[in-house]
Amino acid sequence: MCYASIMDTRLDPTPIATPPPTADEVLITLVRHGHRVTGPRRAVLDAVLAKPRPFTAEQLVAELGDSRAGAPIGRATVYRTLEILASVDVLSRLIGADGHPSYVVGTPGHRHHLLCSGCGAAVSFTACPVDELVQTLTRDTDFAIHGHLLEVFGVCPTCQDDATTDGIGAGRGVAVG
Amino acid sequence: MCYASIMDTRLDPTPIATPPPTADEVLITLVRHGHRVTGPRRAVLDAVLAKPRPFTAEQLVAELGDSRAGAPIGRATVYRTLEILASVDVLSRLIGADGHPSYVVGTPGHRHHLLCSGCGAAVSFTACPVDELVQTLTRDTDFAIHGHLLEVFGVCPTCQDDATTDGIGAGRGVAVG
DNA sequence: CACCGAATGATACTTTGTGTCAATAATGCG
DNA sequence: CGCATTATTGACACAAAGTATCATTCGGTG
Ligand SMILES: [Mn+2]
Ligand SMILES: [Mn+2]
Ligand SMILES: [Zn+2]
Ligand SMILES: [Zn+2]
Repeated sequence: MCYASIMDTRLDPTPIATPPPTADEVLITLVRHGHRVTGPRRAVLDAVLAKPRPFTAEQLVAELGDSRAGAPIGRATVYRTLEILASVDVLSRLIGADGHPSYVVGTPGHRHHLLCSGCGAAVSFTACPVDELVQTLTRDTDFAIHGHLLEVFGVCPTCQDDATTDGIGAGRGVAVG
Repeated sequence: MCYASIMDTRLDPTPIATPPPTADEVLITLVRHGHRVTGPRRAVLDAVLAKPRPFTAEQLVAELGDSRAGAPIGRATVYRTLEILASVDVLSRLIGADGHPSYVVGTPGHRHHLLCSGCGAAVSFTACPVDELVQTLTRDTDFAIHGHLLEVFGVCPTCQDDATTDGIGAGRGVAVG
C-alpha cells in the first residue's frame, strides 16, 4: 500500500484539466450563488481543498469535529457544506467499489474516475464511452436517459510494486459490472 | 409513476439473455458450492425469485422478518443469504442513482443496468463500452484495472406518459457522472 | 440416531446520514 | 456604526443500513 506517495495525476486522455480553484475563488462563487461566507464553511473548504484524494463525509467530520484548530464543526454542517460545494462543482461525488460515496476536489464538468483499490488514489478523466451506448439504449428502450454512473477500479503502479515487493496481494479484486 | 405495469424487459442490445433459474436449480448450485439447504434460505430464495425488479436488502428484511408465512427470518440471515446468492450469480448487486445498492435476479455474467428513476424498473444489457476505455487508461496510467461500475439512469416510456398526463415531472434528473 | 460443523436469529452495536429547533452570526441598510 | 432580518449553526434526537457476537438449532453424513 502506498499511503505516502501522492498518486493524484489529474491525467486526461481527452485534455481539459481544469485546475482546482483556490479557497478565495470558491468563496466568491458561493456568494454568487446566494450563500453566506461563514467560519465553519471556510474551515470545511480549507480542509477539503487540502485533500489530494477522495475522502468520505465522515472522515471530514472526524477531522473537523475534533476541535483541531479553532472551534469544532458539527456533523450537520459538514454534510451541508459538502452538498453545497458539490452543487457548485468544487467537489464531485463518486462511488467506490464498495458502493460507498466519497468526494473529490476539482472535477467540474463531466468526469469519471479511476480508483486504486490499494491506496485510494483517484485519477479523473473526461473520456466517456457512454454516449454511443446511450444512443443505442434510447432507440431500443425508449427511455429518456438523463445520466449515468461510471467508475473504473484498479491498482496503481505504486501499489502494484508494493504488492510484488511485500508479497502481499494488492487490491481485493472487487470486480463490479 | 408506473407502479403497476411491469416494465422489466430483459432487453439485450447484444443478445445473450440467460433466463432466470428456477428455485431448484439454485438449490443444487448452492449445494455444489458447499452451502446447506435450509428453510430460511428457501424462503429468501423464493422471495427473491419472485421479484421482477431491483430490491434492497432492507425491503426483503421487512418482507421476511414480518413472519408472513412460516417463521420470520432474521436480518443477519437475509443479508448473508443475499451475499451468497450474489456470489453464485443468481443475484447481481447494482447501484442506484442515489448510490444505494440493490439486488436484481438473473443477471449472471457481465451486465449493466438502465434504471427508471420513476418506477425503479430495470433493463439489463450486456453491451459494454468500457473495454476501449480500459485500454487507454491502462496505457496512460499503468493501473492494473480489474473492474468497473456502470449504471445508466433514465425514465421509462410508461413513466414518461404518466408524467405528461399527470403534469408531474418524472424523474428528478439525478444526473451522475 | 448420533455427531459435528454450518447456519440461525436475538441482541447489541456501529456507521452513516437526516430532521428539529433554539441560539448565533452574517449581511444589508439606515 | 448599530440594528433588523435571515441564513446558518450545532447539539440532540432519530432513522436507516449494515455488522459482530454467540448461545441455540438444524442439516447432512455416517
Ligand atoms: Mn460519462
Ligand atoms: Mn462493463
Ligand atoms: Zn495505489
Ligand atoms: Zn418507470
